[in-house]
Amino acid sequence: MTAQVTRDQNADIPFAKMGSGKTEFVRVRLQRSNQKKRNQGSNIARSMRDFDHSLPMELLRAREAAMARFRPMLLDHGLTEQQWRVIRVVAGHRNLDAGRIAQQSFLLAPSLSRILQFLENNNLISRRVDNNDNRRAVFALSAKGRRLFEKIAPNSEALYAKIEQDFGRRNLQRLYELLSEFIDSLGPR
Amino acid sequence: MTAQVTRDQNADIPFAKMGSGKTEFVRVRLQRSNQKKRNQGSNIARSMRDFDHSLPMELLRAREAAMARFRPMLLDHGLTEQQWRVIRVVAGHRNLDAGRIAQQSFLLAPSLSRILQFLENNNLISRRVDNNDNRRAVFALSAKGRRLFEKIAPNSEALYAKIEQDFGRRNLQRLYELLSEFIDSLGPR
DNA sequence: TGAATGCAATTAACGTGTTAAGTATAATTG
DNA sequence: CAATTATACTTAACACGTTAATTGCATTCA
Repeated sequence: MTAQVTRDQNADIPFAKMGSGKTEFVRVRLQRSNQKKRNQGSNIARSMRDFDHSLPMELLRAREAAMARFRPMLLDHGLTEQQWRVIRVVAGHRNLDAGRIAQQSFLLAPSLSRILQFLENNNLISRRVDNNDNRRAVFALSAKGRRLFEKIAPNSEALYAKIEQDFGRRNLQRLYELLSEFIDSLGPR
Repeated sequence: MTAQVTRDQNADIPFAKMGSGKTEFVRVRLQRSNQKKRNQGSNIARSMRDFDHSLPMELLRAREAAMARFRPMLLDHGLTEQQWRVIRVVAGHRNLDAGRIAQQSFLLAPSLSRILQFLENNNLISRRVDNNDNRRAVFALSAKGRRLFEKIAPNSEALYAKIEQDFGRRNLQRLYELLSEFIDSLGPR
């Protein structure tokens, strides 16, 4: 099993790298204190920046802050974040076809297709053709896949508990609600 | 200029596709009403799902909901989201080196490297070597780049205003605050 | 001052994101 | 029931995400 590795550190120093030995690219974090300082440029540029350094960017940064805690652990088990999402979905249901897996893992079909092939090649899931519809394949965790899932799951829970602890249960709750409202407000279309 | 296109639609139907004519892959949206229903599987699976369908996932979905409004417009101008992030940053400052651009656009060095090459090849930015440090390159918008920026910026603002209108100014404010707190709580490490 | 170390950026390799096109099966309909 | 249309993927192509390795310049310090 040779899942690609993913990032596992954040820091304020861009492009940090050791001279000869190990490389460690780090995701750059913009210090809040610096955000007020960059105020040259056109008026248009200034007003835009206030947005672009805001919504999609902040959502990205928040997501990244969270994922940075999970990636190293997943990497230890040879999985990417997306592969893990798929395993979790397949672990939780029986006879899911690819369409439903895509929905629940929030992956697009082509990505999912590749991931299912990877998982199948590594004997983590099994694939069989649906009885009623030959277009569909349905998937299930293999014994190996289930063992992996059960090894990873507690670590995942622990990391989540830590996040809840660091950010606060109430804050987390409120964040969920707002995100949910946001998604609904902007809507399917 | 031939930026890759990006997604521009959401829908509840997975893998929607027309028989012969145009394809339209759509990002699947999980209906809230269905989220309660999938409750088979192991205990571990159940408790996990409550998370994984939560934090990083919801952040991803929220970001996607927002970006879905911007991508089509950017695509009309031949830019990806990331290319636009870089253009905005370069538009707003003078003599930025790649390191600072990476910070402000929240891109990793390798991605930025490719993007800067793309923008340079399309004459949207200029590159010159830093006077004091030959390792650094500093970038600026070309005339063409500035024209593009000034054409896109108002559209971007308009879309943002629409988001604010749909979600509510107060909600948006609160979401920013929470995201910011969240990022700080989880911290650089 | 020359060797070692550090830094800025690029390249490499591979997985994922994204749209378009292709393939096979199912459903519709004329 | 044959032809059309729709569905469920799969493949293709290209950009980005991610880590590691490489290159070239700058700095340190022996």
